[in-house]
Amino acid sequence: MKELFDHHNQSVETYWDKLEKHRQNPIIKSFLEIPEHIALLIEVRNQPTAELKKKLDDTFREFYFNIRFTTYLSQTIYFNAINYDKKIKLISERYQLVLDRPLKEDGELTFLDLLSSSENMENTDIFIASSTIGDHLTSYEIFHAIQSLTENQQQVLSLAYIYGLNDSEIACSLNKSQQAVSKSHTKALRKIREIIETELRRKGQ
DNA sequence: TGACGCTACAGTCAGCAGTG
DNA sequence: CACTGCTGACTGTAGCGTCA
Repeated sequence: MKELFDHHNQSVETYWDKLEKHRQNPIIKSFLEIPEHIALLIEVRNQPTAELKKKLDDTFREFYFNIRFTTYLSQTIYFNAINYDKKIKLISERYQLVLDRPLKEDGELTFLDLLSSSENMENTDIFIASSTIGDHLTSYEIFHAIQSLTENQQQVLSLAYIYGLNDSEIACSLNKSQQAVSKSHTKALRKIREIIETELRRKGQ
């Protein structure tokens, strides 16, 4: 961005030609899709003071950070999903589910027995819910952020991202309203984002 | 130790947007 | 048009610190 303003004496045509070249860059392109950014850019071109240049650079830095952060988050979620899938495949291949095998070595109760009666479905729910979202993360930053959430928020995230339940299904299983689940979900994600942003800024210093 | 204020969390209600 | 999901506004509650 800075090199666009290094030559104050260039003609307007040259300037726009140069800008056109940079506009092919996807990041610059998306940056310039926002009217405020265009206005700021023109302002700097017309009045290239150090203060305005700094303002433009700061705006661009913030914009670039947000893009990188969004990319980082989506990639982390994507790779975690792949790793989780690999892990599940590995486990399912290694420990195949045999419904009529005893749950404990010395016991006679089988998984099939748990499934066979409706009153035992509660036990099955507990069995399934014992797996939390923290068990499926390979990113320390996200794990750390999730540890700071309330139990309820962790539970909502686990049900949403591990078991793929929607808000209504989570609400039903936690005996809460759908809106309450949605709220907890949104709040949990916002909190994770804030914690990771703070952590990244701290590391960046 | 009780009253008070602040903060965070969790809940409901109402309304909006997207979809089939 | 009904259904689903999300969100803003508002309210209640619990926990914590401060102060008389």
